[in-house]
Amino acid sequence: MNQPSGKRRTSTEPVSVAAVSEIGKRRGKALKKSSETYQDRRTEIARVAAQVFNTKGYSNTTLADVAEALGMDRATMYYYVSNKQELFDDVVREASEKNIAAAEAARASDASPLEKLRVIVTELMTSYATNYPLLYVYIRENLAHVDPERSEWSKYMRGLSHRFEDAVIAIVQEGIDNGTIRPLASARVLAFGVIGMVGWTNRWFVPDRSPESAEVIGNAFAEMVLTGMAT
Amino acid sequence: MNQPSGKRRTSTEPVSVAAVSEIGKRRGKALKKSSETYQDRRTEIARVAAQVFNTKGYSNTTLADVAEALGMDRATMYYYVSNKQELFDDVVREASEKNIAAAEAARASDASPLEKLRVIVTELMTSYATNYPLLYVYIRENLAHVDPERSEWSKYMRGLSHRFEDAVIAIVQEGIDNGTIRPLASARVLAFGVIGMVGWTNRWFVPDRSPESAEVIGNAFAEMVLTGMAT
DNA sequence: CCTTTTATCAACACAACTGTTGACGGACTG
DNA sequence: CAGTCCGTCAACAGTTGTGTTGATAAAAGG
Repeated sequence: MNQPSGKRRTSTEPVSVAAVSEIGKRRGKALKKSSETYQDRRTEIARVAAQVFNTKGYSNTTLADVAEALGMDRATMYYYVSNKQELFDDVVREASEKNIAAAEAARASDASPLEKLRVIVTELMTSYATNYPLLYVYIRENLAHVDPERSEWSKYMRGLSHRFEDAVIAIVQEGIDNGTIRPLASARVLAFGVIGMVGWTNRWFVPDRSPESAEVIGNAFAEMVLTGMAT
Repeated sequence: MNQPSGKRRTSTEPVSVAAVSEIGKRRGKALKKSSETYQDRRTEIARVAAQVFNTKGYSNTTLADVAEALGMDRATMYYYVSNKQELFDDVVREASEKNIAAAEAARASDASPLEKLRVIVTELMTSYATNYPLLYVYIRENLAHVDPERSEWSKYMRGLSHRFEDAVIAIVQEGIDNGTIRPLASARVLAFGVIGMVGWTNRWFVPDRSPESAEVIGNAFAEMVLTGMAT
């Protein structure tokens, strides 16, 4: 939320370019050589940060919080990471891109619409579990909220979400058109219903502690939506 | 997030007690007499604040943002409102309590489990539309994130959510037990699926601009989940 | 050994936001 | 029309968070 002195960076520029400050130069230098330990440290920081974000919420989390969780001095973190968003933007983007690719692949496949939906639902659930809690943090960040900073990243990510939604909507529409899906409402509404079931898991699904696996949940959701709960 | 000098208040204490500062006294005084215009002004502030929260997100919104949207000086707002949470905690609590009451009433009714679910889903959708965007702002606030401040309010609200979830779970369980609901997964998972569809509408449903009304959407969701999308 | 690189951290300057004050006009009121 | 009340706002102090520096250990390399 705060917007102090330093230069602004959108995460679409390559990380290495930004360095202007003394500490930035050092960071860029280390980044260029990219020694094993240095990279490991960066990954570790991102991993712990994800956990903190998950408990406190992204925007309620300060770099001091993350540093504390790591037992590292806050100033030291700047040797590894230039700011909070750098901790996540890239890695979240990567994971999201995979999900979109999977959804669009499903859409393009020659399975039936219902079968496509089933695949998407289960694959998405699995992805949430695998990347836990990264994608859930991202979901909660809610890109609908316009943040003047990081607008590039947000715009790009909003585009990704949009592509995902479009894929699901298209599949539902396909089903409505060929008569395999009942037109209970517009394809858009139905699609968002399905997406919502899965997306909402961020509120209650904790892979480690869940009696049901992501696959089981995904399948149950698919079954529920496709053939209904009623006997 | 900031925690400056002033006294802390949890929203469970009556509002009128807090006044200690000069401006607080004046506020309390005006509050006690509660002239028409004064109350109207407070309501108007809350209304506009809801909109700003809805666009920027609660924790990204400053009182300066709200003041600007109102064309009012920031300092002046303190004559009407003591802080950000007071703008919402009470009114959100009220709306939520109604929803919980409705859900528990449905649970206690002698309709069939499936019918109970249908009622809950449609009523909840309607409530979201009626109170738009208040409840959506609240949903996004995500009480899972522990905020040391406002802990009283959070705890209470978490309790409400819990009661709501429990009601839905109990209904599903009832259905599973009497054989009217297929045991696709645990009652909990199925219940969260239903809740998720509705809760997720905060991401895409804008009453004014939606081609489908809240009722239509609610009914479609109910139908979808109860009897399935497949023909 | 001495030098260079790598990594750490106390300390700083700055910005954003908060909550408050005190003084000020205008309106209303006896 | 003097006195009181209502509402406004410029200005301030305090807190939190940010990103940076420069000095300094510790390790690596010759």
